Amino acid sequence: MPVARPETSDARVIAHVDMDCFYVQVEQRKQPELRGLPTAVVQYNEWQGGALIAVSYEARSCGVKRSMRGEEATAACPEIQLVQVPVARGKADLNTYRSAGSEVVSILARSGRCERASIDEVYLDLTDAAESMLADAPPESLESIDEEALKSHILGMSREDGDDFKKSVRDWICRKGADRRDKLLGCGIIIVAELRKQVLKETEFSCSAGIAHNKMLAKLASGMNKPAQQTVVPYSAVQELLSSLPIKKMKQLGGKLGTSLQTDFGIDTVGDLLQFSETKLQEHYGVNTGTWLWNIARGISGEEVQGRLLPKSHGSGKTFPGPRALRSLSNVQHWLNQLCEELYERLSSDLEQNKRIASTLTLHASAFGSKDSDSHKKFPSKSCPLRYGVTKIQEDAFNLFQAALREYMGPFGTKPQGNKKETWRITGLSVSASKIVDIPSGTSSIMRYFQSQSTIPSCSTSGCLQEDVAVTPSASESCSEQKSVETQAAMPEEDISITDTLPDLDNSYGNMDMVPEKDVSCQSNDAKEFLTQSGSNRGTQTKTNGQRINNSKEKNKGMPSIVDIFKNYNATPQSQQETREDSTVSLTSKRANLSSSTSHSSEVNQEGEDRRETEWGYKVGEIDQAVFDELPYEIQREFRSFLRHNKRPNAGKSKGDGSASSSIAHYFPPLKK
DNA sequence: ACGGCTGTGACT
DNA sequence: TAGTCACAG
Repeated sequence: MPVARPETSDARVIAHVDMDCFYVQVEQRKQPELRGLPTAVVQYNEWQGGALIAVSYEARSCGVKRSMRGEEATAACPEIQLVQVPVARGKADLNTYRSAGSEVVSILARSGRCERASIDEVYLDLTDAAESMLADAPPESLESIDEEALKSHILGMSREDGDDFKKSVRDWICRKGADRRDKLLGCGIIIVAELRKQVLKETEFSCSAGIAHNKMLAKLASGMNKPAQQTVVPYSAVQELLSSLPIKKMKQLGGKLGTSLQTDFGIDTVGDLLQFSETKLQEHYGVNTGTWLWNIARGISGEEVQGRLLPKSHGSGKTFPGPRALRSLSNVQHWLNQLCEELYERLSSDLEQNKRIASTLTLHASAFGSKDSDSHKKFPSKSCPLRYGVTKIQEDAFNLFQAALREYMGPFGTKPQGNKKETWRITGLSVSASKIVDIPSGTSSIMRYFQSQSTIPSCSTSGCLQEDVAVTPSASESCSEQKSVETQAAMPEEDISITDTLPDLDNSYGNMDMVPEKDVSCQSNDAKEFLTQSGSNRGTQTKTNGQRINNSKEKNKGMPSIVDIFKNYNATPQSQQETREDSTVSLTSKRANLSSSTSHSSEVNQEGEDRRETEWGYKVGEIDQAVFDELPYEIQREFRSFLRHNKRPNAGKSKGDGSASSSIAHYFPPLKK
């Protein structure tokens, strides 16, 4: 639901920049011979030539439209060039477009607060820049005004042809008696023209822009003259613009709300909204939406440009329409694995490039029931703390899926026999990572990472599923071994939940004292203890060793995650720093303190400490390679350099028990990427 | 039961 | 908070 925001009293200068048929441009830059030709980007679908997701303006003028199939497009425009979107892991891969979008953002972000609104759209708050220009070098003081700026469309200005037109634009921008708001927009025109030229120069991409006093109007304007043009909405033109604007053209009104306004109120244009009192609108749509509607009818929108250059979440999904719907757990697992691989890849680059880490993993699925089951219950979404590592994410996602599936199926979801046909069919799967926070750069984060990894109950099963554990006993077992649903259902409730996790600590990590960094850089063989997870949980073939009874009752709820630590670090870097340097207490004893000081000082914690010191204690040189591999790249790198600078005179041999456990002190695989 | 794939934001 | 829904492109 749209929500009304108060508008600031001072006039702002807001721009909305919209890339022209962006995916097409990206492909045309890659294959310049396609430039100028009618071109469309299709998502490979094998069905009727795939679906068009971007169409060049040349192709549009032949009548090709988005949401045509490739075959239709070819029929409408035989000359059309169809380019397929890249495919990776059996699904569309939009990464090239994402990074092309980032190129643009990094240019646009130079001149003011910048909000990445989507892969190809950006809002800019140019108020400061415009005010500075007005103060220091107002348009009328310039000996010449940029040609691109002179091509702007100014709403409400009569438009004659040729040079007269440019002259009138110049006159408008420079006119003496103009209202301050208009003068600011005049500066905005020049700034945006400059920015668009810069984008073109540096990326070869053209874009269109709208310039106005708020986001809503800027967005509206950017679409009015495409491609490669810019449009300005002076305050004086707002009423007329809105009076004839079809209600559904307004952002947020393209869906049900807009339809409702049409059918329930007989409203066709935004201007028609003016007839209705705020109270009337509130009665029908609630206070927030009512006020919002009342405001937009008047061109009022106080939404601020968020200073955000990076996405707030990453997702990877795929649909399995109709006959392609997934019917078996192993098939679901296969696709989840693909999606999780992609997700992890993107999380890794986010970590490398932006030093950000995500903390929540969410699984979304959609399904339709088979003919007999008419329960229209929606397939529920599930989420859990996100653990870095492809395998971990894959396991967790699959566990989430199974939990959701059980809920979806209800108590009768499982059949007594290993019947081939399940009653469910999955038509869509997606995994996403959210709650992304910055982590500090520098080497200090590594210890915290290990600390957290060693103390977080790994989310698989018990951790992430919480009460669902009771619903899906031994979910993790089935995860690795692909047991059927039936098998799991046969398991008694409330019992053994396989887990390779460590016992729970509370989430009061802010107090957690670390071994001083120097101290930790225990080059010597004897070494301090270094806690990490047992490395045996790798790969889908892994046996679930490390089993233990899991008291599902007192676990998590506020379960800590790596992110809590980083958050805390960000919040109070100073004290954390000091704490670390002053601390001389050993890691284990500190941790014991911590755990006993937590609110639920339950048996679990007590039990846990024992385990930590026995099973889960590792020396630096004995960290499992597999575990190391799953650490965030950034952490791997830090750790590498940490070890490099603390060369151990004679690295010990790896503990003999097995292949899986080689010492990373000896083995440094090449960094990926 | 299709437009696929992503992403944001509000509500409860 | 987690989960759902609406919306956009």
